[in-house]
Amino acid sequence: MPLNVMANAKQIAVLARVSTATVSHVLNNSANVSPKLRERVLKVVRDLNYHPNTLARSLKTRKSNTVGMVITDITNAFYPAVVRGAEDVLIREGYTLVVGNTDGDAKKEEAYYRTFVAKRVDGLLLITCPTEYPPAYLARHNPEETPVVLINRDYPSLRADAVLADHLEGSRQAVSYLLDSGHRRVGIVTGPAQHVSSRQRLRGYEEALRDHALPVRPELIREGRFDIKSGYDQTKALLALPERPTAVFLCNAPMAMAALRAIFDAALRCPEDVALVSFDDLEWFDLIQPRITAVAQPAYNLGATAAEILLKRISGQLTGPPCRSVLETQLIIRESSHWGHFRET
Amino acid sequence: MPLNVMANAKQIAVLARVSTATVSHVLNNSANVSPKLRERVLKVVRDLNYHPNTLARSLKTRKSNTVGMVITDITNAFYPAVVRGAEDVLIREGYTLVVGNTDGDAKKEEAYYRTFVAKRVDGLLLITCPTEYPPAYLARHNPEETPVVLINRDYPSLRADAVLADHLEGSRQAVSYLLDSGHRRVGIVTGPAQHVSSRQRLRGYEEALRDHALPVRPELIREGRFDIKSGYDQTKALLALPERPTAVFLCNAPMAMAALRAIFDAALRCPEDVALVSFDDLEWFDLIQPRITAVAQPAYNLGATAAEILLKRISGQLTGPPCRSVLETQLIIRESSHWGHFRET
DNA sequence: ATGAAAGCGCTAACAG
DNA sequence: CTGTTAGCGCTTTCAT
Repeated sequence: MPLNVMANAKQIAVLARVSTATVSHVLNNSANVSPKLRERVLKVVRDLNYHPNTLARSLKTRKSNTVGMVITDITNAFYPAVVRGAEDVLIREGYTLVVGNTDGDAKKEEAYYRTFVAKRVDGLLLITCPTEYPPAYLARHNPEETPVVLINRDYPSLRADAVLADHLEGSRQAVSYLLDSGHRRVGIVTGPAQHVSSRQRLRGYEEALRDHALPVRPELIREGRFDIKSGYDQTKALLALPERPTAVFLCNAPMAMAALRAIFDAALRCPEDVALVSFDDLEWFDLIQPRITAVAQPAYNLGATAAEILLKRISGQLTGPPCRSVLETQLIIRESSHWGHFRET
Repeated sequence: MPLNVMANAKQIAVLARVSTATVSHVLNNSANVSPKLRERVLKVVRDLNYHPNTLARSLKTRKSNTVGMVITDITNAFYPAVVRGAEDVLIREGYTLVVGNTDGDAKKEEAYYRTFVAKRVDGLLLITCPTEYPPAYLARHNPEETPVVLINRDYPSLRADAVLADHLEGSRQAVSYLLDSGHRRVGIVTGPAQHVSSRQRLRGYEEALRDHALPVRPELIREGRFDIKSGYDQTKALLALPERPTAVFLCNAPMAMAALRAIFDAALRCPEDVALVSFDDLEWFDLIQPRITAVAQPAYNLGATAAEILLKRISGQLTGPPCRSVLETQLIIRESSHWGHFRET
């Protein structure tokens, strides 16, 4: 069993013939130390391969220089991109980012939350499991003690800052584009309804239809679970409709990939027979055939912006009521939505 | 600026009219406490929403119940899968996994290493940046203090355990399969040569050729950088050869995706004109057209096995010289490698 | 069964 | 410029 009896400041002090205070001072530049002593300390530090114990330091300073982040699915490329954004700004400011993956499991989420506050992280970046209401632990949480920034989640009751993509507008643009191209029967596979962003993406779809004075037909709306299987099944169902849609809008990337397969398996061509648009972009979308048109969320910026706000809360630069920033999405038009031969108008 | 003045054991003790020792005992079940006192303590804990400070606890117990993990690219689906494997076994044993992403940057890698040992993690899971020789900080590292398990890296000089996929054999199988199908000109796009696993994948290719009494032709071997761009460019170069290969083997998944695009862009069909096999599997490979044949690394198991070994080192169950476990890959045959019209034998 | 007290490794007054 | 010292919040003997 490793004893973890690593060198400590006391030993460094003895070997360098100085006090622990001096050791601390040279290591933190917290006071002027004569070059002579300074060098003596640094030499011993190097010789013993000494790493100051951050636990003790944080205990004393009440600052861990660590931020905890919770994501729901490390396997979905969207989340790693958000993490990267947060990581980059945090590292630049000398923070460490600790990421916990919940797999959409609320128990795991709360466990990570507890671990993080028990470790006294300086702040929290949360992508909670999708629920209508905020989780109980969060309602109990005191943001004065540990600031929280929500990403793509919005619980107004919570007094937490939020950074969100504009799901509604992104979705409206995508569907409008399809409608403008002449499509009149556009199917949609949404995400789970308890998900606010799912509902907003659906609303964008509905608004686009209304903008074009078109009716919302319930049979063209199917609820998926944001995974491959449901994306495949629901698209299949859409394609089996007596009046087949000429375009389908899939509310996330894995479902869009699955939809493409469903189109192929139905012996249909994309985009000639059925056009496809995805909410969320993937680097593969620009490689496969047909290249897939997508609404790109500013994943990296979502993370970076959230981290910046959090840092301001931590430093006290930002105080007062919660702020919400809504970031724009971008419609990337590729081949899967091209003007098929189909046109009714 | 958040004061982080969260409740502490002392306050709990006062409010519950007990000593801090008793608070500690009920929280850790470290001694029998009368139900009466126990309940009193727990009530106060709930009322104050008290979270024991892990920093202080770890400082005292010399145990952080945390494992640090370093990966090179969170954006490549392979690594999140490894993380998931490690995470699952670690969480089950009450550990927290902290993941650092290096982007292949050796400076970041060392920074994460320092952070982790400074936080006194109980163990380290490392996927280092690919280099011929182990990084200097690792050579200096004392595994008696903090055990280390390497994943898909092997530095025999290091006295660290290693868990590896069988790159050589996986690659040999894939290429043999192509050769058995009748292909005689098989191109390969390798990874960077300083990468041990790259070299082994290349060796597998060479051995397969020798097994079939075929010469190794230098013009069929191109070195990529494991990214989309190099995968595309090198495949393009292969396809432009006077004698075009009838099959290409791409040494990782992003390069394989890019290769498919390169084949399309050259107005060639896959697999009819050029067959394609990928080292590393991706869930999309089973969705796109054609479905891509791949050598699947046991990503999840790589992480899980590494975590299990690490846990044994931490607990002292496992002692002595470093162990190496080599895990089998699996060849998943799909459409992209199908017997085209092409056959020479 | 409960409590008093020492100490984990560090930082930060404060003194000299 | 350097050292002494008192904690940070917890766990853990050791008494009682």
